[in-house]
Amino acid sequence: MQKNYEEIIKKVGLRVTPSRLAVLRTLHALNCPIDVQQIEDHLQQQGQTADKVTIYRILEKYEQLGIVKTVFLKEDKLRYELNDEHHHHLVCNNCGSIQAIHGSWLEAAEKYIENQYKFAVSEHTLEFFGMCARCK
Amino acid sequence: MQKNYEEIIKKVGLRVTPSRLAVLRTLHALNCPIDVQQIEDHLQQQGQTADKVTIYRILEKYEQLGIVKTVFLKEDKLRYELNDEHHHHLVCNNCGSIQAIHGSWLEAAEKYIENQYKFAVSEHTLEFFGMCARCK
DNA sequence: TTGACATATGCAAGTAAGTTGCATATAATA
DNA sequence: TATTATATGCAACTTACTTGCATATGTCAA
Repeated sequence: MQKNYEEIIKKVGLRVTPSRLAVLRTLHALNCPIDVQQIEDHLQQQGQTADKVTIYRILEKYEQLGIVKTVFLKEDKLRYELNDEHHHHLVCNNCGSIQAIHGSWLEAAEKYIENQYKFAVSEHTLEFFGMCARCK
Repeated sequence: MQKNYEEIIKKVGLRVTPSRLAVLRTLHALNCPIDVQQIEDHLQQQGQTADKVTIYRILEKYEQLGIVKTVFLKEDKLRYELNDEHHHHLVCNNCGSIQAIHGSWLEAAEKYIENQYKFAVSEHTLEFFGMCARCK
């Protein structure tokens, strides 16, 4: 994803506001699926406060417009990350670390699904859970 | 999974109660990821009422003991299904239908992850979203 | 540069899934 | 059948997320 956040926001037809810029910057800086609380905290550290409601609304727009992706990691809340290159995560059940991995293991699967079931796959969710190298 | 629910419950060291039996029967009868409300409704139809709290607690135990699996389908709630043979789902974004599919596309991926990242995968979540044959 | 207007934000209040504490009921066991 | 640990129901709670509405602000055209 390009680094010019103002451009990104304008391109999808949204108004450029300090909160919107700061949320994009936060997602880029932390570079990992983060929750709304983490976003709020990070904004505050950057001297850019924003109400949680505002953050939810910004994320909702960003998701609709394809800028952001939601990630569910078996918690009681969602996480958010930039919708850059397609990837998945290794989630450690012990320390909670989240590592991104790239790999397209499902292309054959999706072709099979289209043929076998006449189901047009538009997206999939795939996350791996287990024990990371450090915790082993 | 064997059909003798009483045996299943005893085997994992739980007491056999009408609610526990009915929840197992419901999961088997509906044979698809269902939410707590659906379970409560189905129990009622079967003349076996149970408080939602009880259902949550039963499902929690069942999940810990490997009898039940939780499924997240981008909703504001979880779904539950029997933890039988490993499978995934095709979720129609249009009509909401959920179809089970079998296929082990991730064995190579998990081997790769173990080698490359020294990460011991213990489970994964994988669901497909799109448009089903009927809705196309 | 400014004025008008649609859009964004904040606050307060609401919704709903899921949890907890505790008293009562019931399954297992001897 | 009596005992006891475990299961259940009720009420109250927690918390992620949403909604309504008044105010503030970004954008654009004059």
